[in-house]
Amino acid sequence: MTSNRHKEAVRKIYERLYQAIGPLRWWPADSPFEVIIGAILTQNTSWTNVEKAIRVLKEKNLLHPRRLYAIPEEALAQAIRSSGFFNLKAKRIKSFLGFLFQQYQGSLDRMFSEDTETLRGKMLTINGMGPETVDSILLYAGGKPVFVVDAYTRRILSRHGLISEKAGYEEIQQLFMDSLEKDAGLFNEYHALLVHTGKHHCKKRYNCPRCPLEGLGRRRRVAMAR
DNA sequence: CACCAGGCAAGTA
DNA sequence: TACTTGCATGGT
Repeated sequence: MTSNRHKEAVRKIYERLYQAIGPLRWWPADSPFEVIIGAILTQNTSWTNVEKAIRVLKEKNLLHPRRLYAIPEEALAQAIRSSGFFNLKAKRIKSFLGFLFQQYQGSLDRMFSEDTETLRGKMLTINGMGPETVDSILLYAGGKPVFVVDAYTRRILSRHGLISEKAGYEEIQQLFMDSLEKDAGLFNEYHALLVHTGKHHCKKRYNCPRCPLEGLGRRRRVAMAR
């Protein structure tokens, strides 16, 4: 159960961030398939390194399900080298493609036509697809109203005393979904704002000056993730 | 030089 | 169940 006080805080944080930072227009990609590849490539990896890998895939005209499905895993690994963990990620992309082609004949439209909860459960069984990656894909590639929780989300909420430092993924997700309208556009913007804030304002262990969230309720020291 | 970045799975006790 | 470790590049 989420307290009304916590629900209020969650809504207030959104208002503050939106006023200060404005609409971010996520996910930064040209197609749903690009979102999916980006979601896998960005696992524990800086976005700038992911952008380089995406650029290479585009130059080689590989950013389509059939093209990627056709090339050898080793070739894919070399193409995405700059994103780090490239052998692992090539394997994960291949795992997803195997799923996409076996279950939906390679069609993202067919995949996203499936009931969201059912699809989420199936995707979580794919090797390399954990909750954050799956939810990012559902929200940003599929437009489904699913809230995405990541390390920045954890840190910011924890710092504001809204969750314990070892709260589980689903628990944090529930806090947002209990507090907000079930609106994909809102979830899209909110997660983007949290990432932006985490990157640019909340890198320090203590309160960060000039943070849009400064002065919002009690804040506490919190260790960096890990 | 050390530390970090829009995680996840597999191994260990 | 609860930690720990491997995966790897590139920027600060």
